[in-house]
Formats: sequence, C-alpha cells, structure tokens
Amino acid sequence: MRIITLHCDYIKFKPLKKALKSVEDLKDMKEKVVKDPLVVLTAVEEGDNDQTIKHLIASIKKTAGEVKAKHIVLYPYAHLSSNLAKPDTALGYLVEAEAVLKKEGFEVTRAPFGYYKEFELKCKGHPLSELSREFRTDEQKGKLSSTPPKKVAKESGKIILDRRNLKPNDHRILGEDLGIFYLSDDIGPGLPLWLPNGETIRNELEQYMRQVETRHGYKYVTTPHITKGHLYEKTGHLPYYADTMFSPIEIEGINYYLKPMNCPHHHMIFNKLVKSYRDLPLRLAEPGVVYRNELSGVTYGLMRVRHIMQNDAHIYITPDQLKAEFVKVLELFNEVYKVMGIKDYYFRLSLPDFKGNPEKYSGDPTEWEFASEEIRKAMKQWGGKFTEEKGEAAFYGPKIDVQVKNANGKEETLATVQVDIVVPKRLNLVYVDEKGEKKTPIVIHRAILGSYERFVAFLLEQTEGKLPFWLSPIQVRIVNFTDRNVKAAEKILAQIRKELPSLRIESDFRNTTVNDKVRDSELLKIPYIVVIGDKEEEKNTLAVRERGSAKPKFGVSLNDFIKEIKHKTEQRE
RNA sequence: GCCUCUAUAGCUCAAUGGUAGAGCGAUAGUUUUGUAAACUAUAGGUUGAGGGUUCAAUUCCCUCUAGAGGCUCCA
Repeated sequence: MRIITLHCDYIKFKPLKKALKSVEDLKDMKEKVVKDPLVVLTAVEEGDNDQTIKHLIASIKKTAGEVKAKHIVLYPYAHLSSNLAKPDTALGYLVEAEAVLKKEGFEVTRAPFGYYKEFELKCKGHPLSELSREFRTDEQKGKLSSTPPKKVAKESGKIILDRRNLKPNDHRILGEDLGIFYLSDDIGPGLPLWLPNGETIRNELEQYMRQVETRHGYKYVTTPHITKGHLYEKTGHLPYYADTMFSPIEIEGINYYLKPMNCPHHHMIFNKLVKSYRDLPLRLAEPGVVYRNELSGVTYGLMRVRHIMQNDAHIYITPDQLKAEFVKVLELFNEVYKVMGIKDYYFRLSLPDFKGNPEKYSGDPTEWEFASEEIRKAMKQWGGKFTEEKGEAAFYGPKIDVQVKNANGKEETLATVQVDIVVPKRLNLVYVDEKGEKKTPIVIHRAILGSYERFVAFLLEQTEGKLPFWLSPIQVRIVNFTDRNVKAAEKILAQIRKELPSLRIESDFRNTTVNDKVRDSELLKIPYIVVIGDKEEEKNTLAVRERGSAKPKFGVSLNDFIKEIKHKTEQRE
C-alpha cells in the first residue's frame, strides 16, 4: 500500500462519474467540504493484508497526532501504484480502516471509491504537511528482492564461446583453454568466476603490487562493499554515476549501495588519519572491489565486467606536492610495466572541454587550469610520450589514461591516474597548513594495473598465454619417461618441493608417450617440462625443456635447475 | 540497453520436417615409449530454455536467456 498524507486548510471534492462499472450507485453526489483535515491519498496494492491496514492506521494516528488533526479524509487515489489490488479488496480495506479510525475517536470522511471526482485542497505547507509512506508485507518485500524484472529460464543453458569470430590470442579463448576464468549462466553477465589458475595469476599480481606499493610509501586499507547512499549524495557521484550504480539494498529503512568506487571510503579514512600538512602526502591503497552496472551489451570476458577489483590508491597532497607526486606515480608505471613486460601502450592526457561540454565538469575553472598545467609539467619532467585529448576528463578533474589494444585491435583503457579537485571540497576534507590555516587537499586517484580483471585479460592477450615464469599458474611439470621411472621422478619432485616450497610444480605420470605429455604441457604454456628417464636415473640429472624450445637440455643437475628457478622467482622473470 | 548474428556430446564442427554423426578429449584394456598427438574398445545428447504451427520440430515461427560483432559507455 502506498499513501500520501496532506495536512490541509480544507479539501473540497465532488463525485462526477463512475470509473468502475462494478461499484454501487451513490445516493449523495453533492460536493463535500472538510476543514483542517488530514487527507490520506491511498492506493491498496496486490498482496496487502490485515498487517498492512494495521500499519496504515498506526501511521495515520501518528501523523494526525503530530499535526493535531482531528478529521481524517480517506481518499482513494489509484494513481499511486501500478500494482493495484482488486477493487472489492481495496474497498473492503478502506471501509475497515474507516471503522477503526472512528473507534479511535477521529472524525472520518471516506471519499467515494471507483468514481472520477473533481477536488480542490489547500495544503498547509509546514514540514509535516506532506508525507508519503509505503507499507509492505514481508511477502511483498521478499518478492521485491527476489523477483527479477525479467523471467529467468528455469534451467540455465551453458555459455558457448563462438570461437569463429575470435583471434587465437583472445583472452576468452585462452581463459577457457588455460582454466583462467569461467562465465556461468547461473551467476550473471559480467560476473566471471576466477578458476584456480586465474586466481593464482591475480593473486601473484596483487602480492607484487602490495610489495612495490608498500616500498613506495603506500598504506594498505580495506573497506566494505556496501555503503549508505547519502555518502554518494555528499560526494556528488550520484548524478554522474546513477546509471552505473546498482539499485540500492534497503536495510532497516536505509538505502545501501554496492560501491561503484573506493574513493569516498578512502576519504573517510583520510578524515580519521590526517590533521596537519605534516601528515601529507597520505597514500592509501586497496585491491578494492567495486560494482558497476555495465550495460549487458558491453560486458565481455574479463575485459569488461560488473564486479571489478581495482588496483586502487588515493594520494592526498597539498597543491605544492601535485607535480612531484604525479611524477612518482608515472615512475611507478615504468617500474611495474617493465616487470610485466608490457610495451604496447600509450599515455593519453585527458582534459576537460569547457567550450564544448562545460556542464560535464564541476568546480572552479582556474583550479582545473592549475591541475591540467601541473600534470602537463609532470609529464614533461617524466619524459615519456603522450597524447592530449579534450573532453575525456572525469567530472572531478583531468586525468591520464593508459591506452592499449585488445586482441581485436579495439582500444581499451588499461589504467588511469586522475587528479581530483572537486570531491575533497564537497566532503570537507581538510588539513592545517604551515600557517595554521585550514586547507583542502588535492587527491590523486590512481590504478597502475587498472582492474585485476582487465589487466589479466590484457596480459593473456599480449603474451598469447605465455605468461612470465613468476605469473604462470603451473610453473614446472615433471614427467616420467616410462613407468620404470615413476619412483625416481617422485623422489626428484619431493626434493624440488622441499627446496622451493612455494613453487607451483606438478607431475604428469600418465601411461602415454613422452611426446604426448610434452604436447599437453606445451598447450598449457607451462614454462618448464622436466623429464626423468633411464638416462637421468643413471646419471642423476634432469632433462629440462623450456617452453617453446625445439630441444630439451639433457644432463642438467638438480642444483643448477633449482638455482635457475630461484633466480627467476626472485627477479620476477 | 539498442541494431545484426549465433547457440547440436567436455572441446572443435557435421547433418536432417520422420530414431542426431565425426575428430579430439574422457573411461577401460593393450603398449613402455627420448621431447608437440601410440593402438583397440566403450561411454557420452530431452539439439540453450519456454511456447506455437504440424500426424511429426533439433530443423519453421514467437518469446526469453546467454554469447559474438557494432553503437554508446568505461577500468
């Protein structure tokens, strides 16, 4: 049931004509006037029951008491709902409500049900004079949350990759063949499941970033996935982001949203941690999970998803620190991308287009100019190549985007560094400067890897699945030559595991040819295949095949092999 | 989300308005192999879901779901 209560000076209404054939004829078609009423516009909905009426009466009593109204006008108003109860049911409940309210000592007028009526009222206009309420039974609440707007097939089909249109290095093909991720019809579009091999890669990347970022002075934090809606109203994100945010979840009468970005959370942490300019720069980092309602037509593989784990960080600085800190971020890009072996990318300086589309950007244009200029200077000091693009800035500031191409040659933004000159002010973020004055910090939002989803997708496509040793889900496979050699191979496996406990090594002792086992390992892009045969048993050595090489190295000593692996792990090769 | 296309075995693909096939993979047996595919046999399917037309639908039509390309948007 939905209602609107209006505390009025008066209401006049007059039935004109039946709206429903089934209602009884009215004896009295005269105009009625009620003075100082509490008018309750009501719409009885499908599924309303006695519980709903109890809520209705309690709510009317409360409001009437607060505004000191003695006369209640129950006015059927079907337009409040698109899911109305049947007329008989609705009328029955209204009559019941009328009777109960009369018993409670109110004067009650019930406007005729099922008639077109002319009406005129004058609302008093004080804060409590206009209220709307919605009463839902538990059952209706359940329906709201569990009934999707579209019918879902009873049994979900499987998801089929149409490989004919895909390049062999497309991450969706590699993702399936190498066991990286899986899209289940039962989970939903844009919501990939990371399989063990994929999670291994993602976690290696995360651990690496934690290590590097900690060395660069970042502090790691963790923030919740759902948050009260009013935070996004305060930050001003809501109007810009409403389309990409999922519908709110109601908890104890308050709307909570799945967070579409981590910034506001980090800003709250800033508030807790920062008092003085001496506390700056503050660099907060988080592998933060955000949820964005990407249109179903644009999600694909791991590139474009609705559950996004960002390699996120926010750097809080004074205006003086902007350029230097920006250069540091650019240097961090160099360091990380070198380790990843990424070469095919370019930086794009995304600036506002104040002439073409000024309403897209909020805040003070001179601050925009300052921020844009500082970034440009930072880019020049850093010395790398970049292009400039007007109209690509975020609503809160200019930014740098790292642009790459996917397997199809389509451009994607891999990572980003954004300067925020708007939101800190809105959220009243302050620090005290050298002169004891309160100042607003500037925030650099940055994601070096962008999101883990897209980064892994991109890495797979760039490397054709031949990931560097340290990122390979399976790093070494040990293969027996014949059944005779299983024991010796197991012994060597145990020795390697003892020396290198975190090495991802596994065995393939199937009863098939060496050629067959080598082929399978090569198809899985495993960096090292170690074969143990009679010769190896005799000489106590290994036959080591590096991924993709034409011939194995025979006679490698276990020690040398372990040394090589250790070196590669430490150097992240 | 919109426009176009697609959905057949775990994977890659055939076929048909009248009982659905192959290769690879899987399983079992044989084989004991020197660096990208040993041999034989067996199992595996309500042809994405729901509805319609028809004596009969996997095939024709509609709806839905998912995927692909494009648009738009984005990390």
